[in-house]
Amino acid sequence: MGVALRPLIADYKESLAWDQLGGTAAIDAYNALYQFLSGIRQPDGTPLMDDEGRITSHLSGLLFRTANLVEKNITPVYVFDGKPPAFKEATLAERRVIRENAKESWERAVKEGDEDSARKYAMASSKVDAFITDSSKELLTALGIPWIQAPEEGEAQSAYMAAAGDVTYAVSQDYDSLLFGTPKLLRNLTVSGKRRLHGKYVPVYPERLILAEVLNGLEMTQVELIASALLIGTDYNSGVKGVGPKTAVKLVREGKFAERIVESENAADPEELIRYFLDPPVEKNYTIAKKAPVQEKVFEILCEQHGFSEDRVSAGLERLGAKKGQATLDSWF
DNA sequence: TCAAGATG
DNA sequence: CATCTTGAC
Repeated sequence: MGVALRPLIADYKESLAWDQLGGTAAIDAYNALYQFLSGIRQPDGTPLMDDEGRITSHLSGLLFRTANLVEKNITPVYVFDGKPPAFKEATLAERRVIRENAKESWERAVKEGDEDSARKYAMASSKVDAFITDSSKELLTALGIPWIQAPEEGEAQSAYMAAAGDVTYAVSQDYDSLLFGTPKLLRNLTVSGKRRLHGKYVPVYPERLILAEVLNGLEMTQVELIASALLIGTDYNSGVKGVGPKTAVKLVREGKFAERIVESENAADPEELIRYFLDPPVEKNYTIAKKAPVQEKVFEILCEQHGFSEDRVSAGLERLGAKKGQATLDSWF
């Protein structure tokens, strides 16, 4: 989600240059992996695959994006989702339906030779499944990049770590971590700096949101921001019909939250949802330590198992700070 | 030097 | 999404 919240915080977005962003960044792994899976595809929508038909789009994306971040003095920590809270079920079910329909539409578009539609539907059929997350964790470990398993929502975990001062930012295209109280949120942390929008390429810059500025600007407390989001609709509730960002803020200011939120379809009591945003389950015992890449392991995973070219992998490793000439695949033979 | 296109 | 090659300027 996050889209619903967008108009509320639009005024507080700040475009930044890469050299202003150094620090440690808790990256929403689900969000990043979904981007790789949906974006790294051939024109007809087929994802990158090894010769056994296993998807490798996410591994390519992880290697190169991570290399870029490290080069720009940003230490990434990937945060993986755990078990979703029960009240997210309706949203997850809805996503499943959209995904399955998209898969059918993709197959139809391929048959009809409509490449543009094929790619669009292929993107929407992307699924971050156990293979995707397991293989990502394995690669990150080999790359020496820290990752953390959240007990429930990754966004909640990132927000906790940012609030605790253990990371500088939470990174996600979604805005949820603001509801979970992350002090700083980064978006658009891609390197290409360009994104396709209605067929044209438009420049994109890293974007920073500071929660305190949002709250000051809206003259709201954290609870009031959460209340506004609940009126608009979140992953955990449907929102109130006819209530958008403007009305939501107005209602909250007028003290009409409790009165109106009953019109929203909630799987949980609104008070319970507010408590969840304020104090979600998080892992508090973690260490964030970037290590040197284990080069042999990286080559084993990417080149031997998944058919990546050795040149590309070496280039990526070098940018990750691996020493050249140190045990590479060649030295094994 | 840079954008388009092919490739992973 | 990201890189590498190519070709126009």
